[in-house]
Amino acid sequence: MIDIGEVADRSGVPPSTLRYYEEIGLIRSLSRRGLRRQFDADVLLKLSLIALGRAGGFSLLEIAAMFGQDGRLDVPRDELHAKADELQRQMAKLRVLRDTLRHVADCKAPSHLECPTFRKLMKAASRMTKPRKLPATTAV
Amino acid sequence: MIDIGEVADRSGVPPSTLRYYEEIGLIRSLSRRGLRRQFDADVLLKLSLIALGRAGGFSLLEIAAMFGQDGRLDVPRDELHAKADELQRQMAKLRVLRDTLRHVADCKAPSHLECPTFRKLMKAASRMTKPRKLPATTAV
DNA sequence: CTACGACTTCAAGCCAACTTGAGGTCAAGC
DNA sequence: GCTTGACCTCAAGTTGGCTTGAAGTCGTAG
Repeated sequence: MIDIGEVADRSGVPPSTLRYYEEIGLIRSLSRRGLRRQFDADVLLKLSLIALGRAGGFSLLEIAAMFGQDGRLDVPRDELHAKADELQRQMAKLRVLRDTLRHVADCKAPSHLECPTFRKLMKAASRMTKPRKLPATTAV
Repeated sequence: MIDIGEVADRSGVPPSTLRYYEEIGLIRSLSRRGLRRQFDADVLLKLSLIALGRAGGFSLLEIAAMFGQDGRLDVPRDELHAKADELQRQMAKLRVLRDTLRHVADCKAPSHLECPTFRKLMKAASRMTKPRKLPATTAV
């Protein structure tokens, strides 16, 4: 059982945010000492996961959905795998952006538009960011 | 030179967003046909980069900073490398989250808190998400 | 026993990133 | 030459994720 203040110190998440997270049902305090919320120690793990999820571009709602409604990480396997795959795609995007930045930093072509490496990266980028329209091959 | 409508179709970015991006100086239209904005074809590349940057958690301001004020991708090398490194860290976080989700989906331990793999992942997670406080070893 | 500081509630405020709506303009097809 | 539909402007609204402020409540140190 740890006091909200200590949770804030140990996790780096401000008390206001902890209260907010509790308000939206993302975490739960188990009791009070005086007025102060007391949290189970594993809230720290949860906050780490939340931070990772946020970093991965998931909304608090999506993250909440990863924890079952009872607070444990128990969701159908395939949903978890779907999330994991989404992360995989996300990582691929970041990789392309990272490579592009590195390339731009190092390539000395007068205009990047003339550099084949750059164009290749951009082609990859547009493949990943463009909304996939159906090819209509089998459509009506 | 392509019409805003075609840009929207080809990029998947709605006209309202294109106007917004122009308003904040992220992209530029070069002329009008009647009232309609006409864009240079390379705006499509730029939009791909913007989408990647957004996916990487950069704000529009940060992305704007990656393009020089004149629109080309020309920023000091070290800034670009710094961004690239940030992306690298970001990717590491996503990797941990991905591995955690996959693990949780597959591990059959009664409680994840008892599983050493899970605990190891969580330790990695907290290392990455915790605010690095100075160890004060060499401090005042 | 009193003062202090860190917590409490609740409502309101704020920022980014867009979207929506009202009212208007234009060019191309019929 | 008129209608139509996709664009235009500008202001206001929306959502997500918090933060801030006012006014109040504790428990511990002095």
